[in-house]
Amino acid sequence: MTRKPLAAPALPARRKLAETIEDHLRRMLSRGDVKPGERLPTENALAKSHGVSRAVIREALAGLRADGLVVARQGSGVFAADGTEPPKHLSLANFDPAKLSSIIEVLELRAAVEGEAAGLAAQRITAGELIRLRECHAAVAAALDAGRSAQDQDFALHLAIADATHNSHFVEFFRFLGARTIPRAQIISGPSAMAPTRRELRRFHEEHAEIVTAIADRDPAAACAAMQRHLKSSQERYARVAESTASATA
Amino acid sequence: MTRKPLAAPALPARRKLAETIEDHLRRMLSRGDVKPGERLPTENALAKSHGVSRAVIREALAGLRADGLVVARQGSGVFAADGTEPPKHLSLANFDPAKLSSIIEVLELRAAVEGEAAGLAAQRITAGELIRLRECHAAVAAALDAGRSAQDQDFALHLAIADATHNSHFVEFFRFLGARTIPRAQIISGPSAMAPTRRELRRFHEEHAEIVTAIADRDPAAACAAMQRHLKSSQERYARVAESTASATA
DNA sequence: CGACCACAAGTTGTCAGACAAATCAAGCTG
DNA sequence: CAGCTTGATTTGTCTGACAACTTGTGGTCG
Repeated sequence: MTRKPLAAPALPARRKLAETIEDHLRRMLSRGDVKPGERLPTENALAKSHGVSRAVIREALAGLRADGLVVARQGSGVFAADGTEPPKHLSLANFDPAKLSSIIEVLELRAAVEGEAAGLAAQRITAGELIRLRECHAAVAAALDAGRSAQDQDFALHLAIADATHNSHFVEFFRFLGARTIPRAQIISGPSAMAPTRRELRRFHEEHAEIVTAIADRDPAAACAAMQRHLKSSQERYARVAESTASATA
Repeated sequence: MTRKPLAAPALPARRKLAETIEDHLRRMLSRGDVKPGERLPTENALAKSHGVSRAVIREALAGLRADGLVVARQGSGVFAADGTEPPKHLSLANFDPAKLSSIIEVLELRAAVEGEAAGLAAQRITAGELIRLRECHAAVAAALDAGRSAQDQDFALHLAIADATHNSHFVEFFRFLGARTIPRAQIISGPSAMAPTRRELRRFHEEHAEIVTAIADRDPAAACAAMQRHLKSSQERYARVAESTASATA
């Protein structure tokens, strides 16, 4: 009867028709072939002109609609989205993880959000969450002592703080942004020159400790300040990397 | 008579079936009802259990697939995406613009981001941007004096501040979040009871003035504090609305 | 002439059924 | 046991149809 679920890798396989057409339409829109507010060809027309069934066209349009690029009005037609409508998703359009300046910019955003998050956490954290937070802190320390990368543990620590705000949007936001800065640390560094020194690691851990302590003390201002110092020092570290590579490649 | 235009802010028109089901599936996923890597029910099963045709199910799944929440493998099934991949877009999953508590939560996020933005703007704003900022401020005042809604002008003012950070991510972020709080002000208020009083409008304008002044003085701390006060007072206004409507409907 | 109304054509939304292509489990064969 | 076949299952695509809705047109009446 029902088969057991199976986790499996993904193979590109054959490109689905709907995806091909979705890409085509996407290009048409971004190229201004159909200007905002204008009506696209009807589904039947698109089906005939692309030589596929209407079902395929509808699926392609569903993809575009999910991205907010078009809006369909029953009885009227499908229209290219009016730029006035607020974006449904935040995508960080011009973010290039290979550019250090871009990472630094995102870190500025993170400092803003997480600083406030730390402050709110200091006001709202529960006893249980505080225990979890300390566990995360210990896990980071353990990973660093063992000489391993503490990326995952660091992520968990920051996430625990976001959790303690009791405002789910902070969690979502950090999941979105954190993934774009933390995991890159090693990748970017590339040459061994940028491996963090023991002194840096020590400072890293001390910064975390200050944050945790401030939250445990229910001191919002201190927590906010400590978190901002922490992320500011990350910014500076990236800035030094940028400087050194710039001079190296010059 | 006109049969369609009247009544029904409460009745969200006729929701498309696919959207309803897409939301339902989305909740199932975010609630961990189907864990990452696991297989969802088959399209036919979903169609039967929801009492709709397979076409509707496919369209709903197309939406989820566009968000990267699920992947479909021909001949095998539809699988919940591995949570390992960082989300490509930030979408504020559980945000309900009809719920005041939700708006207040978003305002907390805005306070975090825009407070810092105001601080950065105070450090980095150029002469030209400062002129533009003052124009926006004047425009808000003019609109309020004329008794008109100042939503657009308010939006432009905050956007000008985000611009002055010279960090495009702040702008993107505000475009994304601002649209979710400001424009709703009137809609939500509904009954005339919630129309802002003259005193509130005056305070609103004074708060703006403090922000602009602090930025012009290049005082980051003051700018940050002023902006946070401003958004905090918005939160409080919404909170009062929530309180009054709660007691009214009780 | 102008305003209003009924209607038809056009478009998206939904349904039903079918076949093709891919996958997977089980059985069969050597 | 290895390898192949086979059949059931599932997604991908096609076809045709009808329902719900929008819009413009023409007609009717004041």
